[in-house]
Amino acid sequence: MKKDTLLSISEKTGFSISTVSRVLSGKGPQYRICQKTIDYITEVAQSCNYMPNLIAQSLRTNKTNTIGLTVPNIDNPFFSTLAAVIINQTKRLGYNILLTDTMENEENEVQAINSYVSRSVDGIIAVPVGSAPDYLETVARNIPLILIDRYFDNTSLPYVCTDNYSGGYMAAEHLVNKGYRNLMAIQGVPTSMPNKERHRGFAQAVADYAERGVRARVAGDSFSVDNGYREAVAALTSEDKPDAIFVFSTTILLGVIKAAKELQLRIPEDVAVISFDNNRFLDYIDPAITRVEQPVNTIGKLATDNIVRMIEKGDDKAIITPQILVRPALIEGRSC
Amino acid sequence: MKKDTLLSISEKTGFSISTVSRVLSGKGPQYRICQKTIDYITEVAQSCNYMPNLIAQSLRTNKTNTIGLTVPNIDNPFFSTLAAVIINQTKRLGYNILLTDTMENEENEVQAINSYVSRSVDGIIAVPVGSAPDYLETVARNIPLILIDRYFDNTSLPYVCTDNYSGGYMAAEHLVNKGYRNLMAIQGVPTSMPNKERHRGFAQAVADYAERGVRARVAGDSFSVDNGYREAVAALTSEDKPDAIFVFSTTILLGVIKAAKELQLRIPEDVAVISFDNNRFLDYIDPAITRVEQPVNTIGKLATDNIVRMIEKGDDKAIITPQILVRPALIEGRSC
DNA sequence: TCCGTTTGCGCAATCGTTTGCGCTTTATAT
DNA sequence: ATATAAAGCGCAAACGATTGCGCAAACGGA
Repeated sequence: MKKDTLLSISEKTGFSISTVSRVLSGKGPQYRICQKTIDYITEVAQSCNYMPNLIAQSLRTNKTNTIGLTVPNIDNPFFSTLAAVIINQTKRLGYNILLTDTMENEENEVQAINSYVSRSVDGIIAVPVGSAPDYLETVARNIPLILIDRYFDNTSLPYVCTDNYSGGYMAAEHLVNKGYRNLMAIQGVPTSMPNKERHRGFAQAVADYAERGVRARVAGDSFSVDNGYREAVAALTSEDKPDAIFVFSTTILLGVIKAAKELQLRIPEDVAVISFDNNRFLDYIDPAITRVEQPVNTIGKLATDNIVRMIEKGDDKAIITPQILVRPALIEGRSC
Repeated sequence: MKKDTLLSISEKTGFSISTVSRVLSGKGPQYRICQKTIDYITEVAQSCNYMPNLIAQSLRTNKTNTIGLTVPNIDNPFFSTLAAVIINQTKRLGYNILLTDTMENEENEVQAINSYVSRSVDGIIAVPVGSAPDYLETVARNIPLILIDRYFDNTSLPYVCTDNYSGGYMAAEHLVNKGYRNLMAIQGVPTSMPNKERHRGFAQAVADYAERGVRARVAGDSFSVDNGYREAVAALTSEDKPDAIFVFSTTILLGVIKAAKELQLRIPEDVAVISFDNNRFLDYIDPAITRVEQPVNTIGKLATDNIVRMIEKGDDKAIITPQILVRPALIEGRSC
């Protein structure tokens, strides 16, 4: 039971490979192949369940209908949701996804993208894990590439990211409006772009409201439960206990919650908490957590739509390099 | 800046395409190509950053180093974790993953797998969403295929799944041991294999402990928050209020929690709860939820190891069709 | 000197498609 | 009737890599 090919069908029907190819790829009319022939070939092909060999097709046309996607950690709900959106959206547009988990490791990223290049993917969507855009820039010269979630500010690489600055600002502002004055932020990896922006937004808000007596401190160094726990314990047992904490991720949040429980502090009575990233579970923690939600759906949709546009534009001089920031939204729980 | 090919390198070095190919694929010594030539060609190739065109390679060798993976809903933490394990494990073994989200839709599944076949993937790992194995069986005749999470009991398709029967049994037994007698199970889709097995295990345990006065009811029909909520409200406000509830998924659990909160019932004092599937957040819900954890890592690892073994065995007569059930584990919280 | 081996490498077919070009045959115009 | 155009299809060259087979040169032994 060998697989059928254009050749086998051409033998079965008596027409040449070319004709069969044209008919089966829908170009029959375009090449003025008569309807009878078209119908006949189509029927034979269907009856033997012909499926074109996409590998051969790709080799010839240099189009794979495949998009490479790299994420730093697919096990993180934020990225798995993002991946889900992208996978579904690209499928709708006729593309398959090659997915790699780079595990926040730049070497893995380079490997993955090299493999994508070798496989002639039509485009690449990446959450970059490195700090320098050089490598990605050379790749982007040959293949449509779009960054998501993180970007480099010294390049023209296209990206779609959350406006983390606004997110940080909104969080601080919300706390201020709720009456808190002695704020604290527990951050993740300080060098990462989203972290820097959240920090910047937070600091700006604090500065803007300084006249109302708002002050703040910032601590922490990783997006982990443990980091949240350690910093929370330290701050909450210090002389100058903060009355509200802004955590930069859900993992950090969990650490803070653990700390508060251990210290017998109640949220929000003893200390308010506002988090970053959305998650269904946050509504079921007691109290439901107020958080700044990243617009995952929008990011995924914009990224895929744009990459596909870039792919299908071809070599047009008018290169599109969208650089998009999407504003996050505040979801109120009862933790402030 | 065109991409280098064997041809371009053969021109640069003056050697034939064949020689270049053999050298660059490491078969130089095997073909008795002299060391000087090998070194020279290698150096030239490196200097111009040659990367083989995997498409052409695949067409010729009929090997893509790609594995197709389908999951019903990548946004579900269980599946995203599973996918993460598989992605990382296959990468380690030299394979890339083509990922599709079938959205619990059989038509999508067929489409995805057809696309995998067209793309000549080396193997397929699938969480089947349909009820009949026929289609998958025909595919499996040509391509190594392994099922995960769900299986069909009337076929010889290889699979790696949680022993859901044991999981159901363990849950009921745990409740009994904690002293509960009037049990309730809220199930998901009754026709799905994991659901059936959990149900069967649960019922068996109840029967086994009937002499101790254990009795139980089963309700529900979908793996959704809403289903959990509805059934919990109905049962908890009924004459015969259950004293312990076994939910078949985390989503159902959330519905139950919502119901309990609304009815002002305390967990576990007023009603105990035990859930299925693990999730970091379950430790941060109040109280931490006792649950039966599916061995995601083991499943992912076994599935990839086996699919790779099947792939690399080739056409050996000794066809391997492992059918593996992995026992889940109980994680105790404070909800019982 | 002649022949058999070994060494070192190239020829050309092949994988399954796509597509520019051109070859027939039939229809239309003059 | 002849020229021209259109309709209907096939030839063969790509795409880039792999590989069975075989050729030539060098070497050794008799």
